[in-house]
Amino acid sequence: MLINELSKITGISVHTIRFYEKSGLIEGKRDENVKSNNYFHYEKETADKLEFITDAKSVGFTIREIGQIIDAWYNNKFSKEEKLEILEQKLISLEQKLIEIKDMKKQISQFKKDVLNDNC
Amino acid sequence: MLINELSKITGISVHTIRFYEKSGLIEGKRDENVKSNNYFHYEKETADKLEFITDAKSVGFTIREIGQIIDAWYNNKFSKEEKLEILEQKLISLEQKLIEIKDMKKQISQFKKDVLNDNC
DNA sequence: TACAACATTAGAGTATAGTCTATACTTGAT
DNA sequence: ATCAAGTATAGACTATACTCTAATGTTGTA
Repeated sequence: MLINELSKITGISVHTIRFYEKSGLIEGKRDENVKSNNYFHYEKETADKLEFITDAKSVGFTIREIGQIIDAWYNNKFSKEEKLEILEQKLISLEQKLIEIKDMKKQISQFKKDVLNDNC
Repeated sequence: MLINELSKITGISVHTIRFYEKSGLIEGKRDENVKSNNYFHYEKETADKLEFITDAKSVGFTIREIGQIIDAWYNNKFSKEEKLEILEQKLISLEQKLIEIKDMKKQISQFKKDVLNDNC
């Protein structure tokens, strides 16, 4: 599919998709048989990657981190051991985020109690 | 205390503390009895606020959101009802973040399995 | 064939959250 | 008195992650 269709099915703007491509998160291919244009073609898989990127961004991963995860999953830049190590590190950082969020929930719950009891 | 001491006890740079002050998250007071300088003085409470800011940033709250929480806790910009509403909204957004992080953990665990089984 | 819609690249602009520099004044220890 | 260390303000600079504009070329339907 071309970039416009990819944009429509993912809800991510063409500009942003191009930005992700420049950042190395996704990759389209040119059709070598077609000489009249140099349009990029994307596979269905790319839509999955874009959905993953959206989710990963919303948990606070940076573009660089997301790139690492995608490379550890789809690509062959890393050895099996390296891939497992990268993914394990991401799991650890998610575990850490979970703890921080639970702590923050406790703090804000306490703030609510303080407000209710006019302690502030 | 003066800004340098505040910086030392919190581990946050003087520049960043000033940035937070400009952003409305914290506030120093000038001593009106002292005419020779216009140094800001900070209370112990401000160190607590800075620690909170650090924690809140690390769970992904923006400066604007952190400002709202602080205002809903320490200040009197809002009515009691408004304060409770703001804090409740933040709790809801934290709950949402928890869900997203748990989902992401599942996804990345699955990626690990895929790597282990050479499915990618 | 006209032309709207879509494609590409390069580069400019925006928002957020700092981080640093320059300038100038104040304080405190020697 | 001197001078390093601290303080204030304004504004420049950086990094991240977009977001948009301009210029130019291609495709497909009327």
